[in-house]
Amino acid sequence: MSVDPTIPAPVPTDFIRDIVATDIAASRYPKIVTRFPPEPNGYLHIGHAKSICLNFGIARENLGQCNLRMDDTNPAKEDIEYVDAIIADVKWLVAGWADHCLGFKPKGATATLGAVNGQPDYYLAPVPPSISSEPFFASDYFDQLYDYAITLIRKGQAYVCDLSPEDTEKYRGAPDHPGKDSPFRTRTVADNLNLFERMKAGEFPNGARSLRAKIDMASPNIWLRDPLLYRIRHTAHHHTGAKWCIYPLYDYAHCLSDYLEGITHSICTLEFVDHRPFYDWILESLGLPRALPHQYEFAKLNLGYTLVSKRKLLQLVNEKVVNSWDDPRMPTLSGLRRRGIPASAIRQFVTGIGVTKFDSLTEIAVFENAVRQELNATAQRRLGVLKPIKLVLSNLADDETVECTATNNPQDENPTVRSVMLTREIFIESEDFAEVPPPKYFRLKPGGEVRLKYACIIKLDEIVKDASGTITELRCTADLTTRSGQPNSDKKVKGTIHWVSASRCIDAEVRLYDRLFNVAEPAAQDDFLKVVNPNSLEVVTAKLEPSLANAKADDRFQFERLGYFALDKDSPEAGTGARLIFNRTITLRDTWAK
RNA sequence: UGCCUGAUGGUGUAAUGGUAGCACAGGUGACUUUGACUCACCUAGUCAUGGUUCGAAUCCAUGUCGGGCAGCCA
Repeated sequence: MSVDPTIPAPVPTDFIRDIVATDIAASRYPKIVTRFPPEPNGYLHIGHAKSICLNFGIARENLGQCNLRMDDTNPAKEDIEYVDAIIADVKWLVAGWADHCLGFKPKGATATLGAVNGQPDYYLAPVPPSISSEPFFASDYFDQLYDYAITLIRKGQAYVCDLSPEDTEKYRGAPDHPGKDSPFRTRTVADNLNLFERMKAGEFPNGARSLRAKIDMASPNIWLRDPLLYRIRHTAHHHTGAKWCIYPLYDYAHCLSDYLEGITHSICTLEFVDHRPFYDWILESLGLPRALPHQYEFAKLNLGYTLVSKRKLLQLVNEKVVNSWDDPRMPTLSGLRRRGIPASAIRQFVTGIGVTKFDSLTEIAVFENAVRQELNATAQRRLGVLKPIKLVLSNLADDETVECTATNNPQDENPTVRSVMLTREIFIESEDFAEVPPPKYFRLKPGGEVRLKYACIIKLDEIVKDASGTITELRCTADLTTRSGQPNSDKKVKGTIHWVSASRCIDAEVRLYDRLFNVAEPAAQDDFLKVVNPNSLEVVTAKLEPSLANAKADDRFQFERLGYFALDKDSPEAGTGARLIFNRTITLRDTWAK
């Protein structure tokens, strides 16, 4: 599976990249700058990965940059815990791919006042991530945002409104009939300036007043019916502390944050299409001197058998359906990472599904294929038995060992090998034996022969049972002449099974995961908790070949014929002798479906 | 019955007035010391009706169906 380096990797195309290409051709911007702007109110998930890869992908394809920005304008819902998790997840997802495009800012920095074309202008340049830098924060722009609000008031394009939240809603009208003007819409600039300053000073309680854009209460677009710019919230903010009691709303803060950072293409999901005219209205009303950013919208990811609603994911954690946000069954980036899924597989998946405005549902098989493809190429092959049954090779002496050569990864151009020892007593997978075999069963059955992978062909002689009729061991004869390099190595049998030496193996806890939901669209259910798969986790004590005792956190293994496995983040250190914990990332494709 | 937005095999996507292609899924076979991988072949599509054109998935009109929007959330 080697890649010819002379053939350039295909560059994805989509309607947004087409727009970027057009803008570059027209020299509209000196440099392409995108941003990934999560609100720190939850953990990032597979849906965010699509946005991250789109934004960072466009940046890296155009020698541009992508800023990580916390969209933290609502202190009531946000927390520093999420900030740290988001940083870690983004860095992990882009590592080795687009780290060079990742834009941070100097710690504590905010946009500074300069001049462009003789006009005052705020701007904040990016720096690479380091110990002295941090992500961008919308809350770091609160001073500038306040300044811009003053400007809008002076221009007569914003006013302080005393309507209660309930009355504001009533005045807004409905999609099919116009709203009506707020009685405070005609306040003088002086009154507005005075009141807005007093809002900032904390003179009024929550909800008593708001700052609103003066646009058109009869607009067919509801987001243009004098949308709010600022609300009063006497709440401390995780990043700005107690400094502010008025907080800008998303629509007002977002476009200006984009501008302050020199964003050229502001990419978001479809639900913001209706907001775009407002995004443009703010920017255009302010008469800003630099090129303005533009907003483009794409359809968010919907994945089969997966839920990405933050509220519902939180419910899964709170109701102990899963153990944590990074439970390997969760679609969070931290959960996927813990499960052993490589970042490159996630990138491959989300770029492969494309970017459109079509509200689609992607089959989980596409994701699984991306994971298997990546792991097949990179994972080290090992022998491990999940549900062991004892097998005795009666023609081998008690202390006899037969050294076998095993290939580490047959996909490598020059595969390396290791030794595994065959002994008289071994374990095989209980599923690889059937006393009464189904049709076309290639594995071990009464009187049948199979090959022990990397070793030799064995023949089943006797099934030993205890008094209750339970099988305790299988007694076989090993034909050592069928080993690799021996005269009868060419002998063919239909089945090859994996095994480990009973005396030379280690015990490990292995966590076997299955999909969390039993239906393709859990989000469409009245109660998604009712479609939770009760068997999404099975824990077994497995017998693994001894080399696995040295497994490292970043290692990826294929336990042959079973699937791909990785150490859990809570596993004891290798070498301590304590029992290791492996997670099954995904099974191998199985076309012999039962 | 307002505004916005969309519709291509089972699924996701490409083709931007000129051969409807790719991936996943499904099927059949080959290969195989992983029932994996790989390889070959097969199945299957332009929402509908008109129009423009030598030629339409693409442009126009009408219709149908889907999604979004009325937080002082993002």
